[in-house]
Amino acid sequence: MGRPPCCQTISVKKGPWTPEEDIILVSYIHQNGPGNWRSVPHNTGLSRCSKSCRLRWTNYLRPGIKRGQFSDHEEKMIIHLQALLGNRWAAIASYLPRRTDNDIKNYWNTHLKKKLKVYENGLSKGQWERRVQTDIETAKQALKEALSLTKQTHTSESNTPSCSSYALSAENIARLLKNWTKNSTRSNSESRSTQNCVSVEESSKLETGVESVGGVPLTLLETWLFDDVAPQNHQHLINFSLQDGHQGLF
DNA sequence: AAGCCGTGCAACCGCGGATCG
DNA sequence: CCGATCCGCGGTTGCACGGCT
Repeated sequence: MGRPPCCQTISVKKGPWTPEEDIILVSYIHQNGPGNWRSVPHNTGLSRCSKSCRLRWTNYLRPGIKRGQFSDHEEKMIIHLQALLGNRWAAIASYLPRRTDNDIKNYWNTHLKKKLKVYENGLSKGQWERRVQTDIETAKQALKEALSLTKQTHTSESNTPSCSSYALSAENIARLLKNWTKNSTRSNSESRSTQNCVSVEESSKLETGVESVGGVPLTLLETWLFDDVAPQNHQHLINFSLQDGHQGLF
């Protein structure tokens, strides 16, 4: 049986979001919380489909999102997690709490794929595996740091993270609008690509502790990443990741 | 100066799993 | 149990921009 398209409504708007639409969406979520996306367009009066609203929120407006350049640590974590998990971007994103799956996916497709191809051409497999091993150590360190940050954030916060999250979201959008009005003479698309970009430093300040890592029991992967004692015992995992049909990678 | 092309990224599409009545 | 609906995910597209000719 065919599933009807998600947005059958007449005159559903598509394309880039305007700051006004962002404001409407953020203030609605501020009041009602995320979820029940189906009702969002109706309740807000936005001519957007529910999926579009959810996507805009999760990939752009949600507080605590880190945008801009990926660090070396993040890059290496993505490479190794991709080798282990495949293109499961949401799972990978859960290890990089402040990055969105879309961001990671884009970064992989536009930067890392190419990088790895070049890299792979320049290395024999033995060299590659040795390099993977050292990179894994770096990734483990990055993950430890990320998780310790997460724990600190969680312990220092009250049990009502949603309030601060939404407040920060409003702050974020206010910042966006401020820049937007400042650059209002520019074209819409230009403003879209510049002012929405919150710097790493700013996003650090906006960090809200909205992560999925904290509190989640250790998976095999995490156990493996944390196991400093005998990484060689897990060589099979590395071998697995190197063999496991990652045509995109190799 | 104008056109072309490659790149990066926001957003859309369609599928599958989860949930609800 | 089953069909309908909702939500999340991954793949893909389209557009803006910058560099090059």
